[in-house]
Amino acid sequence: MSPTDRRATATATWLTASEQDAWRSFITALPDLMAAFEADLAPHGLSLGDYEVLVFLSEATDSQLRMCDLAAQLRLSPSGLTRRLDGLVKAGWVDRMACAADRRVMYARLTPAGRAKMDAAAPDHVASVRRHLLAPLGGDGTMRLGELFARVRAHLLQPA
Amino acid sequence: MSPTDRRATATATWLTASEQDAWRSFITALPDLMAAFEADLAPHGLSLGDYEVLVFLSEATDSQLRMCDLAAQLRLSPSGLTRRLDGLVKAGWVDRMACAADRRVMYARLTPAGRAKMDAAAPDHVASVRRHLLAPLGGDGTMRLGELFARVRAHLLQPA
DNA sequence: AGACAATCTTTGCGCTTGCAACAGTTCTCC
DNA sequence: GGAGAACTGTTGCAAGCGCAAAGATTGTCT
Repeated sequence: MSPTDRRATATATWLTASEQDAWRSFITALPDLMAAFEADLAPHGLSLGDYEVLVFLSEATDSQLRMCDLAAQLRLSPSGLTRRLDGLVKAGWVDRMACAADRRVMYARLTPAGRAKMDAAAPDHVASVRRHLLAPLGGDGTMRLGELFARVRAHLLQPA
Repeated sequence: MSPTDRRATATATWLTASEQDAWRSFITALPDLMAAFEADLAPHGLSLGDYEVLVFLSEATDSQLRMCDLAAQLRLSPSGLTRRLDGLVKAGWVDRMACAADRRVMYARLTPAGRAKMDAAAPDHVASVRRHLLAPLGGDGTMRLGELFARVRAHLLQPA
C-alpha cells in the first residue's frame, strides 16, 4: 500500500484530498506571507514583533501596559518580553516606568519617539497587509478570512 | 484625533473596520494555533518542523532529498537545515548519504526508524489539525480556507 | 502579627535560526 | 584545456525565544 493510497482511504485517521489541499495551501503559504510582512517592515528597522509591541502600547490608555499583560497579549513569555523591550528601550521608542501602587510591576510606556516611529511605519505595514494578503483575497475573501479565524480563535480559547 | 478615529477615516492608508477585524482575527489566532499543533506533537518527541522534514522525505522518491531542495521546501536556510538534520540523524530517523553523481550534494534519507516514527505520529498530527483547525471551520470553511490561501500563495510566488 | 502562597520581573542557560564566510565541486565559456 | 563563475553543504557568530530559578513584593489565612 503506497503512501498516496493510504492518504486516500482511511478517512478517520487521514485527510481527504480536499482537506489535504486546504491544509497544505495554508501551511505552505504561511511562512512566505510572514516573511513578506517582515521584509516590508525591515526598512523601518522594525521586526513584526517589535511593531506589534508598539501597536498594543499605542492602543492602551496612557500608552502604557504592565509587562505581564503585554506579554500575554503578544503570546510572549515574560523573559521574551523583557529582552524584546530591551531593544525597544535602547532605540528610544519605549521606556520602563515603575508602578507606585504595586512595586512588583513595571509599565512599558510608548515614548513620543516611539509613537512617531509607529506613525511612520504603520502606513507601510497596512499597505503590506493589503498587498500580500487582503488584495489577493478580495473584499469577500477578506470577510471570509475574518469569519474563519474568528471561529478558530473562539475554539482555541474555549475547550480549555 | 484619537487612534480609533484615525483608523476609521483614511481608508487609503488605514484598514476599514471589517478589514481590521479580519486581520486581527487572523494574526492573533495564528500563534495559538501553531502552539496547539506543537503541543500535540511534543509527546512524540517531535517539533512541527521535525515532523515536516519527515513528511517531505517520506513523500520523496526513495525517501530521500537533496539538502538544498529540502531546505527550499521547508523555507529553511541551508544552515538551518544542516542543524535540524543533525538532531534527526542523532535520533536515528534520518541519515545522510553522499551523492555519487555530484559530490557536492548530500542526500537526507528517511530511515526505517524514521518512517516508523512518522507512521506513529501522523495520525495524532492529523487529528490535531482536524481538532484545532478543520473542525471549527466545518466542511465549507475548510474548502474556503484552501481557496483563500491558494490565492495568497499564488500571489506571493507570482510578482517576484 | 506572621507564616506561607501567589504574583511580577529579571537573569542564566540552552535551543533554534539566519547571515556571512569558507571549502569543495561542477559548470560555462573562451 | 583552463580560468572564473555558480552551486552545495558546513561552521562561526550573533540574535531571539522559552524554561527554570531567583529576588522582590503583595495577598491570604490562621
